[in-house]
Amino acid sequence: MIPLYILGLLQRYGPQHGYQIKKIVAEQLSDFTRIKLPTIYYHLEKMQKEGFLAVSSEKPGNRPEKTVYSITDKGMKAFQRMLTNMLEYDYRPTFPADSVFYFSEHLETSTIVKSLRAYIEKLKGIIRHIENHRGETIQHVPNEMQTMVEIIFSHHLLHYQAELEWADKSLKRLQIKEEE
Amino acid sequence: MIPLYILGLLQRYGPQHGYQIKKIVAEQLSDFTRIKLPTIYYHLEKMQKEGFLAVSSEKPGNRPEKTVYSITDKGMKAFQRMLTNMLEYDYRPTFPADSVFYFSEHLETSTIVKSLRAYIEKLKGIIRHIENHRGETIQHVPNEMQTMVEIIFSHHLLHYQAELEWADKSLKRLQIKEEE
DNA sequence: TATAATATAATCAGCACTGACTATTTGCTT
DNA sequence: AAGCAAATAGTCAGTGCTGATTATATTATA
Repeated sequence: MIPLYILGLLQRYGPQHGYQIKKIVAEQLSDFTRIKLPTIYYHLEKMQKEGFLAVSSEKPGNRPEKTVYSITDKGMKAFQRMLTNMLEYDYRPTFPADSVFYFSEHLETSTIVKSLRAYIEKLKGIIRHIENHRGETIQHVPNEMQTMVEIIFSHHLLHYQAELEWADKSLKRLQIKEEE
Repeated sequence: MIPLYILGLLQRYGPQHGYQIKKIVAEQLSDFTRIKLPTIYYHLEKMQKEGFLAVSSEKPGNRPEKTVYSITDKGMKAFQRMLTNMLEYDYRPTFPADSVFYFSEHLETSTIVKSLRAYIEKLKGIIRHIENHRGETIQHVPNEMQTMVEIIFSHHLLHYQAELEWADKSLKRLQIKEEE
């Protein structure tokens, strides 16, 4: 998925070096992915070896050279292939939090209840944050991308709301259990 | 998260070798995690080096020896620590499918529509499967674990339903766009 | 009863990822 | 002008994970 993003960004915004890609990702995708800088460099180098990218060292003034990558024809084909493969990607989440319930014999119910309460507040904060960010983003995005951006935001909002609903429901279940 | 499961299972079911752990996971947790066999062996060896596990080679008859692992006191403490840490675990999903929409300029809308339709059917199948499995599992589980098992199942169901809702909504948005 | 298929039990090489680090440049403060 | 923080640009060693493979035992099937 990371190579796909890198190839797509290089195609959309032209040749870039690693740090610039990181900045674009931070601006546009930070709510949806968490791609680390060393990971970007890793894939840039790898895809260069595979012939998906071409390098052209840039030496502005006497500053240290930056390695600028541009997408090749082969890279564009690889991008198209990866994107098409994504269409068949399965949603198969695992929730580390489940382990807390699976092994709940080893915790006080009151401890779980307390952490669920904190978790619920955190989720509400995240939902507020995404809703604000959605408003902002929609305005700054070109018209033809509006629908797509809305689809992505709604994807995350729906899942955060599902998570909130779950936490709420579970909290109530545990409180009933606690009273017994 | 995987070490946590391994330690917890060794505590609950007593000393086991790698393959047995894999079987327990397959029976009880296959809907919620996808832990691979070599990963289990990796953590068993690692945790043995850390002193969380003790080994005792078992040689039944003249068959090849099996390496049986049991949890140590130190391992139990580590388990408790890991479990407590889990209480603060954040939900921060990323959806590879988002890339399809982020780069939708490179695909025909009709292609996306078609794959969304297939995706929706697949999700409905998964939801049916989990609902059946929930019924079965609840019956075979000791009473004191009922609430917890229900919480875990509802976790997954809510998210699959959110995913379905999203796919449905997105499909409709794209169909409106297609008509324009 | 030979034999194919499946289950059991484990290893290992190689890939993806990233925390921690280095080094330079730019901007800000005093 | 000196000093410090933040931004820029990149490297590298170490960790976690798993596909592919090996090897034996058990079961099923012809």
